Parts: sequence; C-alpha cells; structure tokens
Amino acid sequence: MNSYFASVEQQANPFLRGRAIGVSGKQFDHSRADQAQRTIVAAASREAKKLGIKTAMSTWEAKRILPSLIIVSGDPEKYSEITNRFNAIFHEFTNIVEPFSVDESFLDVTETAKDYFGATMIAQTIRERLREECGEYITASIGIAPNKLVAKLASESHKPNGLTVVKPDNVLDFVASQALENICGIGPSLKSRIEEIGVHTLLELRTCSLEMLVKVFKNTGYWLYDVARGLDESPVKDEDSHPKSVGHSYTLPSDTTSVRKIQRVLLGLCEKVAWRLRRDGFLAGQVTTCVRFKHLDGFSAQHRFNEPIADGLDLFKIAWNIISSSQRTDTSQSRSIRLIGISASALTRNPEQPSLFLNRQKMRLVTNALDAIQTRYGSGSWTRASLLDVEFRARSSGWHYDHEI
DNA sequence: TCTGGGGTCCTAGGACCC
DNA sequence: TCTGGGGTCCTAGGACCC
Repeated sequence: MNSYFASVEQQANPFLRGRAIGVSGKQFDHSRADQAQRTIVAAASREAKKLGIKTAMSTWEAKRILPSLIIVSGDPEKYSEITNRFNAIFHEFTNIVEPFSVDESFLDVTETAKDYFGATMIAQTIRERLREECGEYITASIGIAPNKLVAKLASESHKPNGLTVVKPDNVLDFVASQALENICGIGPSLKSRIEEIGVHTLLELRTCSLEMLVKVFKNTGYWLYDVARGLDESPVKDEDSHPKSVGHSYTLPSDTTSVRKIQRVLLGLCEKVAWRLRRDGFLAGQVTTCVRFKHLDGFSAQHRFNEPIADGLDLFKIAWNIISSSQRTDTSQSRSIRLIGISASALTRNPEQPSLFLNRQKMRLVTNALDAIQTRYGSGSWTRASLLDVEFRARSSGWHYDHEI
C-alpha cells in the first residue's frame, strides 16, 4: 500500500484529502502543538512527501520544515482493520497469502494464475476490488515475479499505484539495475560491510565468488550470492503460522526516576500484552523487558519459565523482577528512564485446561469476566486501580505489589 | 533540548548434559 | 599422567523490516 496510514486517514476524512498530512506514531497533543512531542511521522501523505516530509522524522522536525503540516494521531486498530479487509480480498484469488507487515502481503498465484498474463489480470482485478472495498484513496503498488525477493523489489520500483512485472528472463537485468539498499535485508550496516570489499552495485556483487562471500559474510554470504542473481526459494507462508512474540513499549512524556511511575507504566503494558495473549488463545513462556535511558542507551533482558502464563500481574512480576534485579537500573544511581517495553514470547496455544491451583481458577474467573467486558465495550473499559493517576493509598511506605495491585 | 512502536531473525558465549 | 566431541538451551545484543 502507498503512504498507508496517511491514505487511510484521507479516505476517512475528506478534509484531509489533497493536503500535506503526517500520521504520528502515537497520540499527538494538539493543545501543545507548538512544543516538541516524543513522536515521529509514521506515514506522510503524498502531498507531504513532495514538500520534504519523510517517514520517521520527529513531528517536531517535520513541523519545522513544513509549519502547515497537519498532524493526525495514528489509530493502529483502524489500520489493522483495513489490513484485514484487503487480505480478505487477496484470498479471493489464492489461498496462499502471507501478510508481511501491516501494509504488505505476498500472494502465491502460481496455481490460480497459470502464467504472467494471468497474474497481471489478477493484479488488475485486485486493484479494482481494493477501490470498491477500501476507497479510491487507498492505493497499492504491485510487483509480479518468480519469487518473493524480486516481487518485492518490483513492487517498490513504481510508486504509487504501480504495477511491475518481472518475468524470469528479465530477472538478472532487473536486479542488476537496483541499488544495494533496495534489497529487503540489506540495511545500513550490511551495505557498508559490502562496500568495504569494494562492491557498490548488485552487478558487482554478482562477480563475487560464493567462497569469498561466505568467507567474509558467513551464512549471509550464501544469501548474498543468491540475491545478486535474483534467486529466492523461500515459500509464501500461509498466514495461520502464529506470531512469535507479542509486545508493547511506551516512551514516557518526560524521563523519570520514579519507581511508582515506572511500575505503573510497566503494569499497564503487561495488562495490554496479557489481554492480547488471552484474546488470541496464547500462553507465554518467556518475558523480555527493555529499558531505554535518557540518552537513548539502554538494555534488554529476558526470563524463561516453565509454567506458561497469560495474566497481566504474572507478566508484571517477572518483568519487574528483571528490571529491578538489573545492575544497570541500580536505584542508587537512579538513571532517568525514557522508555519501557515488554514482550511475551515462547508462545504456545492455550489448551484451556483448568488449573490445578484453586486461586488460579478464581483468577481465571475474574480475568474471563474482564475479558468479556473488554470484548463487548472495547479496550480501556476497565483498568486496575493502581494504574489510575490518583493518590488513593493510605499507606505510603514502600511498595508491595502483592498487596496493592 | 532530536530520534515511536510493532515485529522477525541471527549470532555468540556460557551453562549444562552425555 | 590429563582434560575430546557432540549436542541443547538460555541469554543479550544487534540488524533489519514496516
């Protein structure tokens, strides 16, 4: 999809059409639009891009470059709803659909299209269906090729609203015409490592022997050898493969050393993650937390455990343990914290077996009831009292989460 | 007084086992 | 007189993608 979040917003709100808009990475406070806020431009409209706005710029910088830029707060739930809609359209044409990100999917149409003409027909029909179902502002660029590597490259070669076909006979020429960094998987670091051996284009990369590439890049060398030739055997994966991790992170409006604030944010994040785990029927066997300090340095640490969990408070206890036991968050040094993140992984399907422990069974009744409320009334319809920004506790000495949350 | 938030995959070292 | 070889799992960090 092209300028995805921005197009969705322009589709939803006619006032925004034809205007330079930037969709922010999180809630944007328009009452303090003149101040620097800790968010970035997650997507810029076509009009904004023309005027120099780039994805991942801070909104502060974007506003400096283009004061008339309209900042719209991002709405992830809305975007993933549209994503579900277009993936449903893709399923009209093949059963093999691999969502690659919120705005990109791979389709294997080998069986349904038969040849490149058929694939082109499918692409054009998909474009019509997108217009019908999602509106004319939400446009896609499509690439058709013998494999995922080249198809992705092709889809990005003509934007917006492009359709690029690379038949097998043209793969070598097409790949040779591309810059190293256009390849999905060659980022700034790998690019400079490649340039260090005197290779600056994909054509030059093709002259490198496999032995040399493996010697320099280890396993990545095999992949680079294939990339230079437009070879890619990786299959289009069916989407029923379940996620590997579920996480949330939050950048505080201002840095803090307050243990209470940090715990409150962490518990809120754990609650969100736990809710998604339960909603999607998963249990987590590993928790990773990450902390970023004032100057953007930070660390992450993880803990694996034997009895998988999907309860917010359980996640919190483990996550807090990780943070508080780390020497790098030593409270005597009380380093100012900017960001807190938590991620649940080692996911397994929840067999819905009744727990052996009575208090676990009771808690399950409570969480089931809370989940039902959340399903019916939406996220945010309940919260833990300890997440409220109110001083309501009588006792002020120390902090004991078992009692107070 | 600058850089969000959601992910995946790989690597390297250490603990531990036989 | 002396510590090989094969393997798994866990952890921290980094690169990369959108």
